Amino acid sequence: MTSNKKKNVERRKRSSGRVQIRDVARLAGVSAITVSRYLNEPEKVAEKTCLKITEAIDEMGYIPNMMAKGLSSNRTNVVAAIIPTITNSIFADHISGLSNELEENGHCLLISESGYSLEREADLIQTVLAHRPAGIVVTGQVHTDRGAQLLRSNDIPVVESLEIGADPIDMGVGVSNFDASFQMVKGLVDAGYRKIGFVSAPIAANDRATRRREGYLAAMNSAGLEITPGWVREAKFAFSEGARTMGEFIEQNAELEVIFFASDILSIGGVMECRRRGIAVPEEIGVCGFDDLELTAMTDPPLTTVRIPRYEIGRKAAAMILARQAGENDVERIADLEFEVVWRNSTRLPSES
Amino acid sequence: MTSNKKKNVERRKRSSGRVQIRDVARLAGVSAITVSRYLNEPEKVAEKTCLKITEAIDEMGYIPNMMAKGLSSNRTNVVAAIIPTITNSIFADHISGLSNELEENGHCLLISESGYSLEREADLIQTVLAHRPAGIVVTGQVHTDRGAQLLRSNDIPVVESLEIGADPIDMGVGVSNFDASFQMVKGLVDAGYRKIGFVSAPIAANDRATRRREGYLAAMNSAGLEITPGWVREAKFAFSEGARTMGEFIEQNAELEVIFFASDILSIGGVMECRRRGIAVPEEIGVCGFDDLELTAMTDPPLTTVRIPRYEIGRKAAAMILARQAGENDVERIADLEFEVVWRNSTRLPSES
DNA sequence: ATCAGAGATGATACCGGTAACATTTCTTTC
DNA sequence: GAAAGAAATGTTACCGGTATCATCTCTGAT
Repeated sequence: MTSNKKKNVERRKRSSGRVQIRDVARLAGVSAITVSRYLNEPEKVAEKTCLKITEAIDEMGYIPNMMAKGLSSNRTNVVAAIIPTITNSIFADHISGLSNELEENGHCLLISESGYSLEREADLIQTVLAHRPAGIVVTGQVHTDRGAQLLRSNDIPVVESLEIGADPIDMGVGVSNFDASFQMVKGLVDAGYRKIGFVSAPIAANDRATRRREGYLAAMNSAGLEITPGWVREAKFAFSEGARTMGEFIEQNAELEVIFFASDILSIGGVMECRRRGIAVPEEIGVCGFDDLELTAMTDPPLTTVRIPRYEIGRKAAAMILARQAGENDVERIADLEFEVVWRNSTRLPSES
Repeated sequence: MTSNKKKNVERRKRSSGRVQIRDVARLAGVSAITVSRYLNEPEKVAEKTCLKITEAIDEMGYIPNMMAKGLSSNRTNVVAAIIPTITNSIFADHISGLSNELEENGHCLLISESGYSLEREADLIQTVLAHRPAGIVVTGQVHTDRGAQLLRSNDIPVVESLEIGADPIDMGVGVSNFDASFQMVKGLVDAGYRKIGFVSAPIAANDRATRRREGYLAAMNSAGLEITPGWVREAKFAFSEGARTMGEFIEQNAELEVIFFASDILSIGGVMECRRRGIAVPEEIGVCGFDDLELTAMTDPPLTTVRIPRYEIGRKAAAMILARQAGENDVERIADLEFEVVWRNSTRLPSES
C-alpha cells in the first residue's frame, strides 16, 4: 500500500532545471558538441544541421549558461570597470562608451564604484578578479601597491583610462591632463590674464586632478608668473562647492583676474555664484572650467573649458580589451587622444597671433 | 641528440594555471571541501583548521573562481540592471544606490543600457540571463511581450524600479510619477496659475514620462482647466532641448503663465533660456521641473521641482533582491517611496491654506 | 569502558558547457 | 572505383568549485 509510492522518490537532482545544451541537442538529433559549435563557430556546421538546431533552440527557449561556458573554455565575455563614482557625468559618459562598445561585441560590463578610495579600489579589483573577466578598466594610473600587484599578476588585459602617463601597467587610453591644463593656462596668459586662480577637486588619490594642478603650476612658471598663497584651492565635487569657493575668492578680495576651475562641476557653480552676486563675467572676473559638460554651453555667459573625449575614451578602452582577447598581438598599448580648449565668453579670448 | 628533448613535450593542460582551491587545500593539509567550507560557512570549520587555511590562502594569493562556484552551487553574486542610459543623472544616482547596497553585501553589478528601446531591453534581458544573475533590475513597468516573458519565466527575482504601478512582474520600487506630477500641478493651481504648459521627455517607451503627463492632464482636468493645443510638448533629454522648447513657447506667444518641465534636464535649460532672453522668472513666466537635480538649487532663481529618492530606490531594489536570495519569504513586493514637491523661487508659492 | 550524538572532515559525483582528439561522411582526383 | 583529403560530427575527459552522503573524532553520560 504505502510501498509503491516509494518508487517516485528519486534522488533530488542538482540540476538547475533549465534547458541545457544537451536537451537542445537531443531535440535536434545531434550531439551536444555540435550545438556548441553551431553557437560558437556556425561556419563549421552543415546548413541543414544549423536549421534543425535553430528550430530546437527556439522551441525550447534555450539560453546558454555563461558560467559553464566560461569555466570550460577559460574565457568570458565580461569586462569589469572600476571608477570613483558613476554619479559624476565624466565617468558616466566614459562608462557609456565602454558599455556601448562592449554590447556591440556581445560583451557585458561589470561596474564598481571605489568612491575615490584606492584601498577600496584594490578590494574591488580582487572581488572582480574572481569573475575572471576578459579585461579590467581602472581609472587613472595611481593605485595601491596591492591593487597594482593584483592587476599585474593575473595575466588579464588591463586598461588605465582617462589619464595617460608614461608607463601603464598594461594599456592606457586618455589624455594628458597636464598638457590640457597647461594649454588652458597658456591661453589665459595669451589673453592677457596674469593673476590666475586655480581650483580643483581634492588631489588625494586622484591623479587626473593632480596632473591638472601640475599643468597649471608649470604654465604659470613658464610664463614667469608668481602664485600668491591662497590662489590654489581644492573643493569637493559639487556645484555648490564651486559656488562656495568662488564666494570665498570674492569675499577675501583676492584680486584675481580669472579663476580656472579644473572641473566643470565647479566652474558652473562658480559662474552661477557670480551671477547671484551680480558680478559681471568676464568683465569683472573671468571663469573657466574643464571637461566641457553640456551645461557649460548654456550658462550665461557660456563657459570657456577643455573638451575631453570621455565617451571615446570608453569606447577605445573597450576596443583595446576586445582586440587583445581576440588574440591580436600588435594592439597599441597607449592611446593618447586629443583634447581641445574651447573658448567661450566667460573669459577674454587669447590673441590669435 | 634530438630525441631527449621530446620528454618535455607534455600534453597541454586545459587548466587556467591559476591557484585553485585544491592547491590551497594541499598546502593547508586538508581537503578541498574543507577549504570551500571555510570560505562559505567558516563556523563549521575548527578554529585550528581555519588558521592553517587562512595562511595557505594568503601565501598562495588564492582568488576563488566565481564561475565554478556559480555552476556547482547554482547561485551567483551578480545582479543585473538594465537602464535606458547611464548618462542621465537620474539613472546614475539610481545605479549608485544599487551598486553600493550590492557591494556592501559582496555582490556585483552588471549594467546594460537600452537607449530607451524596449526591443533592445528584451535583447539585453536575454543576454543577461545567460549569466544566471541573482536578480534583475529593470526600469519601469513597460516592456515588450518577449521581455516580460523572459523576466517572468526564469524564476529569477525581478525588480521594476522608479515607477510604481499596480501589478509588477515580481517586485517594484519607486514612486507614482502620476501622483507626483499631479501634486506639482495641483500646487501650481493653488498658487494661482491657470495657464500651465507641460513639456516632457518623449513618451514612447517611457512609462515614467507617460505617467507624468497623465498626472498633469488629470490635475488640470480636476481643477476644471482647459488645455489649449500646443501647451503640451515633448523634448529630447538635453539641456539645450529644454532651452529650445522654452524659446518656442516664448516666440509663439503662447501666453502661458508657467511651464512645467517634467524633467530637470529640461527645466534647467528652460530657466537659462529665459535669462538669456531677459525674461524675468517668475515675474513674467514661472518655470518648474521634476527630479530635483543638484543644479536646480543653484540656478537663478532656484527651481521649483519634485524630489524623487533615486538613490534610495536603487538601494531598496538591491535590498529586495538580496532578501529574496537569502530565502526570506515575506519580502515585500512593492515599495512605494515618498516624493516631495520642493517649492523654490522659480514659481509663485501655493497658498498655505 | 561503552555508546550516542554532535562536530569536524573527507570521497565522490556532478554542475553545463568545451578542448582535444577520434571517427564518419562527403568530395575530389586520377 | 579507390585513395586521399576535407568537411561534418561524435566521444570522452575535464574546467574548479560544491551537494550529498559517509566517515572519523571527540565529548559526556551511563
